[in-house]
Amino acid sequence: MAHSHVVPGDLTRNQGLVLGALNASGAPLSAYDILDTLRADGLRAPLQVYRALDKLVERGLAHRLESLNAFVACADEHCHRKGLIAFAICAKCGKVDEFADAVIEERLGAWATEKGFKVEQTTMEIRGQCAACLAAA
Amino acid sequence: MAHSHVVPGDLTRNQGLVLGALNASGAPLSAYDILDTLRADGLRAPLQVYRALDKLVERGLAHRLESLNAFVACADEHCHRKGLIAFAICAKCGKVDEFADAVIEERLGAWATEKGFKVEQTTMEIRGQCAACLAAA
DNA sequence: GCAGCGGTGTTATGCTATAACGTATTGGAA
DNA sequence: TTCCAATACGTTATAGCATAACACCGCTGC
Repeated sequence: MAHSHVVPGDLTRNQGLVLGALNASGAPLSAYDILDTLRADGLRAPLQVYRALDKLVERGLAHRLESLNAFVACADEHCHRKGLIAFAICAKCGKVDEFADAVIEERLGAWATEKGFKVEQTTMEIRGQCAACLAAA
Repeated sequence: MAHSHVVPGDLTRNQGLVLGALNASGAPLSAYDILDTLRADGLRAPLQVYRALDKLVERGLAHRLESLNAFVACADEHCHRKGLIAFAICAKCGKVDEFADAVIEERLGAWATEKGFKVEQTTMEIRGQCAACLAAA
């Protein structure tokens, strides 16, 4: 196995740098965190980071965590992930666990159909403590 | 029927004002929106609003919408609402529909149990278009 | 009284995100 | 090949969201 984080070859320089920073971090990073880690690579302004993040999120290579105003790399190497994704965020160690649940997705779909609501995007984030941190405490 | 929005009597002045502003608005308001509507009542600083919001959210009288950085009054008059609450937010008109789903809650609980994750808070927000706006388009 | 607590008011500051402008690079289509 | 359009880039300035730190007030309970 080559490398645990393979970055698609068709990314621009800035997009590659930002995705690299996210992959290198085990936990979510704010845009400004990313900027700080990439100053050595020549990035200077928030907008450079935000623009790269926009594209990465658009392509599903990264996710935005609304409850943290931060970003993580997609956990799925080749982004096979379809549909609704949920995130469990540990308040202690910051680790994020990404998962999908077909039943939840179906329930939301049913609600939307019943109400005539056209879903464009779904955010699902759980805050709490992960097993490791609970064990350590 | 007396009034569609009854405010608990044990709120402080600022808390009452803020909750009143939220109730008066059909849509979510940012803390700064609230501040602007309450300048006539003597409020001057963001912190006055944020402190009131903290208490209101703590008591379940208001909710924070993470994906909007904004707040809404709780839709349930007497806050009987238990457990997980989901929000459907119309991107066109801004209206928010608040609902609960026991099945989803149970699925999340099952996931958490399986992973040994201790849930402290859950955020669930759907963005899209409501039936009324779809019909109007 | 007065100590403790929660709420308040104020100033200053920090973090998150985008507007507006111009330049550079890239990839077709004529 | 040359031109055009689309996309990315770089920079400065500014807007929008949130909290730190400190002082004061008013109440309750001892």
